[in-house]
Amino acid sequence: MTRQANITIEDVAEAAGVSRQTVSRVINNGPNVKQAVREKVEAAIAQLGYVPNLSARRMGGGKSYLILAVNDRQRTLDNWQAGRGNDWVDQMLYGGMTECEKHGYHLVFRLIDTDTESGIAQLSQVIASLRPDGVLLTPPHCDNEELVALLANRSIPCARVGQHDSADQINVFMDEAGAAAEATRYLLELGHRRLAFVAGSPEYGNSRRRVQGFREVLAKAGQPEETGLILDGDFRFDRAVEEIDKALASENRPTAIIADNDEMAFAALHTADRHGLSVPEQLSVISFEDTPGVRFSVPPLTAIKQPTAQMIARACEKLIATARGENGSGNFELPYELVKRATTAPPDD
Amino acid sequence: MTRQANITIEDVAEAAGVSRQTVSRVINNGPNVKQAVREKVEAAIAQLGYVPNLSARRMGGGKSYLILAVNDRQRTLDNWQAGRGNDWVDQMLYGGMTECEKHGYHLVFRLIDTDTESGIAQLSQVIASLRPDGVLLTPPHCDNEELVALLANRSIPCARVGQHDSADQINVFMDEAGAAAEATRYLLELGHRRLAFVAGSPEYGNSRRRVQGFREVLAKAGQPEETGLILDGDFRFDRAVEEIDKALASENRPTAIIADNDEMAFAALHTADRHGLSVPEQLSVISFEDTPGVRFSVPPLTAIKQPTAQMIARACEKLIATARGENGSGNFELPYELVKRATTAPPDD
DNA sequence: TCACTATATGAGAGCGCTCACAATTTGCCG
DNA sequence: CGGCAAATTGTGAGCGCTCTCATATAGTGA
Repeated sequence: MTRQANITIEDVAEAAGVSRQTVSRVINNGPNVKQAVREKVEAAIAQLGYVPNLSARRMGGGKSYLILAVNDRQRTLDNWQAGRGNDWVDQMLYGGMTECEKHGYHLVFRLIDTDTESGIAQLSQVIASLRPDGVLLTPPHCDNEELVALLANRSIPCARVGQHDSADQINVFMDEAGAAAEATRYLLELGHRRLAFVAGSPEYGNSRRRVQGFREVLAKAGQPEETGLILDGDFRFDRAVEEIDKALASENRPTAIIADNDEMAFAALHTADRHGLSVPEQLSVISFEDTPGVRFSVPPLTAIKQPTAQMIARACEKLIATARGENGSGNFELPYELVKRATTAPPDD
Repeated sequence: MTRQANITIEDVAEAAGVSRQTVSRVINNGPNVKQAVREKVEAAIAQLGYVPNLSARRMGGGKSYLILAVNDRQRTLDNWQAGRGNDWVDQMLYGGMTECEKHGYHLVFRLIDTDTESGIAQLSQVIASLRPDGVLLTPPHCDNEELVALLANRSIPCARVGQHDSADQINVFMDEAGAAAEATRYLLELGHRRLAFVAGSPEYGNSRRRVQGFREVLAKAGQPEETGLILDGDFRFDRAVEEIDKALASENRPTAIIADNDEMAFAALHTADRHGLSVPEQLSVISFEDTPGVRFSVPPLTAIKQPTAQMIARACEKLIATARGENGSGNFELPYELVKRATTAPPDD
């Protein structure tokens, strides 16, 4: 353990017998450095244990090596406060941190209000203070054009996770409608004819796309309107319990439920139990899962597995590429998977 | 939305008709500024939408306004990768982010290897690069004196969450032994006479303290040695399943299990199910919970509720106070709670 | 061999802030 | 009202880097 507190680029330059600027070129992998010199400098860096000071790099007009990852404030805090896990956040950090680390970047995670006015205030505050090299927007912020415009205006690269085909940006997404459609088809094939979709929130584009996928399959299969019931669960356990409760109490109760997230799927299991319905014999349940944590549920949930971590990682990768001047923009669709576990079966009746 | 990209302290100074330094005094809440001047400057700040550049502040020799929160690398990544939630991490972020935000600080979350050599390398790398104003160490890093020494050597304030009474530091903790003891006493009172404790890892001081609390209560109650079985679950679901499986298959199977974390408690429920044992009638289960997420389990788990978010928040608070020169060091014990839900009952036989 | 480019290195300035100190104003006492 | 201390403001320097641009060296063809 070296006792020296602050080793600067100057120390390295001196040790290697070159100038500041040459060391800078080496650590930035710049061109125009002779191999021999490069090695000499690298040796000095290793020997002194030199690590560039991020703030100084930023001040020098260079990059900040910071990626700002933004998530929905209320929902995230609500989840944490209520002591619910935040699987989406977990997977987000997983994908984001590991990818950033790979490139010598740091991930800073931030919560931003959905309300546009405060959202803008909070975002501009944090980017002015941190000056990140890129910002990663998740649902529902990815749908907020004002935030995107703010970043464009400050010329900070922006990646949108969960946004489809918006021009000239980094967009990473999965086929939400297709996933919902596949789940719906699977239930129809099993023989179900009374389905319910517990929707998250119309505020989320992804949620809207799933409802749409659900509806389209039923329509295409020539099912009557009442085959597909849409419940409003707001992504929340208690709200979902209420709605599912009503649905299961009705005369023509659904025999299968698709839930927009894990929590509402658990709500379905819970409510089924209270109604004395066994899963999957009397009620099938499919979830959109943020994490395979659901595999520990009893019984293990059949679910659409979302590539959350992968999407975030890809977004970070493209953001960093862009910060390097490589133009990483484009549309990147990642594959989902319908994982059949133990909560789906043909209907009983 | 202002179009101006970079508003600096100089712009504010000019707008307010004062010097750079006076503005600096105002934003740092420094003394010796006339009320009238302060207001004039504040008005200019608000009007221009000025936000200090963090990197520049750091460069000026001031603070970085960054708190580094460190967690166990392998375990965290394992959890995420396996798709398990990371309730501890969630609560950590919850407590840390909200507290930091309150004081205008940013929280940077990092994973560090437990292996001391790589741990030191990684930590010194990240502090050299980020220059945080404080570092928050969680189990098992909080027990690693070498990391603490490294930080002391660099004179970076350090808070240890889950560490008891180490001199001259910020230590935040709960009474782990006491909590385990209370859970054990509760089971004895219910009439259980064959208990098992599924331990996490001896690498974790907290885990050791709980085992100790468990043992002491049994000893004090004059129970024979075999009353208290210790299983090695390594905080992991699959490992716990294995061990509990063996225990439940034995002739004198335990009638009650205390698990060192939620995941292993779920493992207990799972395994009980496989053995055809109903909970709580034939097996009682108590968990050390990282989050009340367990309340959604079926049946809802009786658990020791840890003040994770609060401990982290307190640690951040004291770290920031120390960074301000206020000496925040000391020992801070936060209260746990035994929450009796539906997985505990008197033994059947 | 000598221009004339490419390639490699170095020097100076400046990013936006906070230090330490100097300069100025104010308050208060005899 | 002079004079000294305290309160208030301003100035210069420098943090550690990366810009831009100038200089030095190497490489090429006629």
